[in-house]
Amino acid sequence: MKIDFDGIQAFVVIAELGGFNKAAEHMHVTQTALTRRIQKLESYLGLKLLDRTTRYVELTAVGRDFLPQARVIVSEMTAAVGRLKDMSKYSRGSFTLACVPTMAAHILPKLIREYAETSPKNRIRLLDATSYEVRDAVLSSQAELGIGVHGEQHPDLIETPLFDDPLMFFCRESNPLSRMKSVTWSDMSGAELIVVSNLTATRVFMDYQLAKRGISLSGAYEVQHHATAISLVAAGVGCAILPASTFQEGDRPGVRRIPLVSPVVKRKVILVRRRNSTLSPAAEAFYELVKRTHGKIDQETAPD
Amino acid sequence: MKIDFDGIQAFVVIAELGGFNKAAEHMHVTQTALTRRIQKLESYLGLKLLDRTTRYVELTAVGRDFLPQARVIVSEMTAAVGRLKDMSKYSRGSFTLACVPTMAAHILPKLIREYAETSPKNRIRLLDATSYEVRDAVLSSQAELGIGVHGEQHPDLIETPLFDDPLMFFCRESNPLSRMKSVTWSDMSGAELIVVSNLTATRVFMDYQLAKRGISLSGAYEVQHHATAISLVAAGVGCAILPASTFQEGDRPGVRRIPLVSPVVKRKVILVRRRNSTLSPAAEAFYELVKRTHGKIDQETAPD
DNA sequence: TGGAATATATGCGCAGATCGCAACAAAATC
DNA sequence: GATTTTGTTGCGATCTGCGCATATATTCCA
Repeated sequence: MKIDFDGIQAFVVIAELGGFNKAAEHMHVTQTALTRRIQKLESYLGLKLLDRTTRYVELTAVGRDFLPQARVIVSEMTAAVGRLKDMSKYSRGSFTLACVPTMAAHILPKLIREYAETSPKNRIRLLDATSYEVRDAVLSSQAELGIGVHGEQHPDLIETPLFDDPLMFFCRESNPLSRMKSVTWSDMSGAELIVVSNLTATRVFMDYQLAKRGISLSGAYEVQHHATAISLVAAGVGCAILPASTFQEGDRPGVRRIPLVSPVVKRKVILVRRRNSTLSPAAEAFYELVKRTHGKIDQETAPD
Repeated sequence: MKIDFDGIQAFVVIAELGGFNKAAEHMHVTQTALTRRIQKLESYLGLKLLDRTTRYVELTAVGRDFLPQARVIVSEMTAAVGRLKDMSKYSRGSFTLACVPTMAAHILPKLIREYAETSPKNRIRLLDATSYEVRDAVLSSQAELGIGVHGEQHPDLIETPLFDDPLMFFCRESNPLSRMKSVTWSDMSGAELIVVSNLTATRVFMDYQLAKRGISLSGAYEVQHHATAISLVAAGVGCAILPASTFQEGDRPGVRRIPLVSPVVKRKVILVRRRNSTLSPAAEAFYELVKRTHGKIDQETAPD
């Protein structure tokens, strides 16, 4: 037979308020209903929980034993359900967002600020990781959403393009190229290039795009992170080819960011979620916010 | 709207077993029923808890959050209800018995032994107290049952007479009266009497019975407990008038217990419970056991 | 590419649970 | 002894939850 939560809840309220009528009023049902719930519960258990005359209600010995347990169960239950209803009603709760470090520094602060306006109580657990790890995190549900770079399409991922992030040329003001409006790939054949590790999506993407066009460059230095590359540029070690978003105008005095053309090579920044998985309301709200404010019309992500 | 325990339980089992069919089998219902329970729960909460294709069932982010809480609630609930059903089914559990010390030493060991045969797992919490305290304990539900001495009838107590406990004369073998088959109250006018404190029911009862008959005795010593009185008798300090049950034949070498007649004065040992209160099954079993093995036909407890 | 197998969802109808109303019964109060 | 208060019971209406049969979706495998 099935466990009768209503009966137990009725028991707790009656015991607490000391009477069927008071409890009935409190629970917005008739007192009749409570009488029957208790009768049903007692007959199910084979025990009396309440000794009741027409005048007084009093706990039996068993009822006294059971009351504290019942109270705990009922309050835990109502609290847990209440939390869930809050989540659905007000999109409350927290969720995990996986994000590549560049974007975490670039667009995320603004997004988080906007999100905080509509959902001030929500927390975003940020998982900063490489583009591959972002995909994995979303696929394995470690994160509900991801912000990464478009790579190989995965059938279980839904990607929303956010914006294009062209590769640009970074150098010091002292560099001869620094005054040009734009530079071409062939311009940098002799440069001391700082490139990021070929374990990063940016590098793989860049190599792929260049190989496709028969351009080959020599990398003098290889670093792990975009931020390191920028620092090296600032320190005068060399020049770098990095996504535009790595750098905000004015971030680093003395460092110039120059468009790189012929061809313009762009990586696509995407918002990603798992297909066939339901987002928590908190994540859903973020997803919609990002799509609304930054999403482009879904388009083919082939280059050029 | 009412909280749906079944739905939550279904959720837990489905999540745990990884499928509706397995869960349905485990719970001895059809898979249809579970589908509906989850649908109802989800629509009540306004949240999806399970992402399910016709092939796989998988927790949503919210479901993953909720599962551990739900598991705890469900297991606490089923455990608590299980304990209660055990109580009713097998009269399991413990209860509190208030008992005067004399009887705790006299009949209780046997009763407890008998009770342990039928209900070996049950524990009796023993509250040893004066006869007044026994009544109070039962009236205030600190104890479900009491073993005491009949005094003033209380409308909220149900008393079952167990046996009569006549006052007897206790002395050493060296005492001149020790060889008599019985002694009368007048026989002990000159004796060095040890009496128990007038705070005890025995003393009050004795005084009342004697006053009624115009007999007056002088008490040379006054002690708190029957056991002390016996010890003093054994030590040769004097003689005592005590309930017969204080003493088992052979308990104390050198001490004689002699019937006290003209008149025979008896206190009534009673089993007592509260009127209009339901006993726990464990207490009920004890109550029935005692009534069956020691109860006399309910009779007027007036003396003589 | 198209069944076979497997797993969840749905239409439908029945049985029982639950509720509210009204009347009743018992205990306390005045 | 009437009145008030409070729990219980009879009854009818409604709602809930279930199972059966069937539909639908997905995967597997030939």
